[in-house]
Amino acid sequence: MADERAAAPRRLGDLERAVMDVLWTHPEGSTAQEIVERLATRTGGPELATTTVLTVLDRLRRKDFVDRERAGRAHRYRAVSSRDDVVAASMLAVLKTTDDRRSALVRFAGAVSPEEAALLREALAELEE
Amino acid sequence: MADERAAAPRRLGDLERAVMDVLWTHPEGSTAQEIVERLATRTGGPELATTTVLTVLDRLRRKDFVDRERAGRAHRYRAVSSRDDVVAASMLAVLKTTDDRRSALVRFAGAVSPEEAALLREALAELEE
DNA sequence: CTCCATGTTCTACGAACCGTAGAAGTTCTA
DNA sequence: TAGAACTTCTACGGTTCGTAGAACATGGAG
Repeated sequence: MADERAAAPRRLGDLERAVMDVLWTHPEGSTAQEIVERLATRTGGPELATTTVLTVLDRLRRKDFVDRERAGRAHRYRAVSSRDDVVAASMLAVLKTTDDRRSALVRFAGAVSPEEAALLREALAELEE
Repeated sequence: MADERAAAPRRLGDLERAVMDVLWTHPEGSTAQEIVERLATRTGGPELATTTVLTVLDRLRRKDFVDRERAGRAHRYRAVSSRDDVVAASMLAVLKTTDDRRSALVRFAGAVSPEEAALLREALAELEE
């Protein structure tokens, strides 16, 4: 009944997500500079100020999406969890917002595309062994 | 490439969610007054101002979560979609944030409880016919 | 028909979150 | 050790959300 604060369901803004996308597609890690460049490349838009990206990286670190290690005078930033983990965890968090998981899962199963349904069946079958 | 604005993934705050919970457990609809009382009952806390609830209901209407009809001089508010639909749609929206659905679904399948996995298998099996 | 109670809309404010970035501080490296 | 490269601090404007008073609408009682 009490509180259940457990794990805050950390949400991502647009730029935060874009930065995570860069980090996810570069598992070896990226410096802030590299992220600035990669963001500009991928959006075709102008480069953001480096400080902007650093602010976002800092917020992502507070939210435990990112960590870093020194690399020369800079830092190398890396995603803490894979995109799949984050997506799966987020889906699970949504699922937990209802107490009738059965109906929700039935709806979900009915809502995914046939291809996705097939993928799910496969994945579930493997778990069974 | 352009925009893809399609359907904004409408998010719910805590009070908004609490109000939706009341509406979902009363499919016949509720007046603002009833919602105030039911919220107080279910939280054990003091009653909110009616205007507070009305504001929230108005925002939920703008977000297309709620509609209403006249009932005497008041309105009767009802949830537009079932909780299951909303949860399933939200899970789907999360899934769509990655382009590698396969991995995400594998993770998801591995992350749900065994009971939930069984429910999913059932639901998927029925779809197959 | 007029007034009052009930219900609704308008307006508002403060907290939190996010995109954005300059200013100021720190730290390598030449 | 000084300058360049990086990072942290601070900040501001926009949006969302919880919260609710003030003002407005409406329908029934007299």
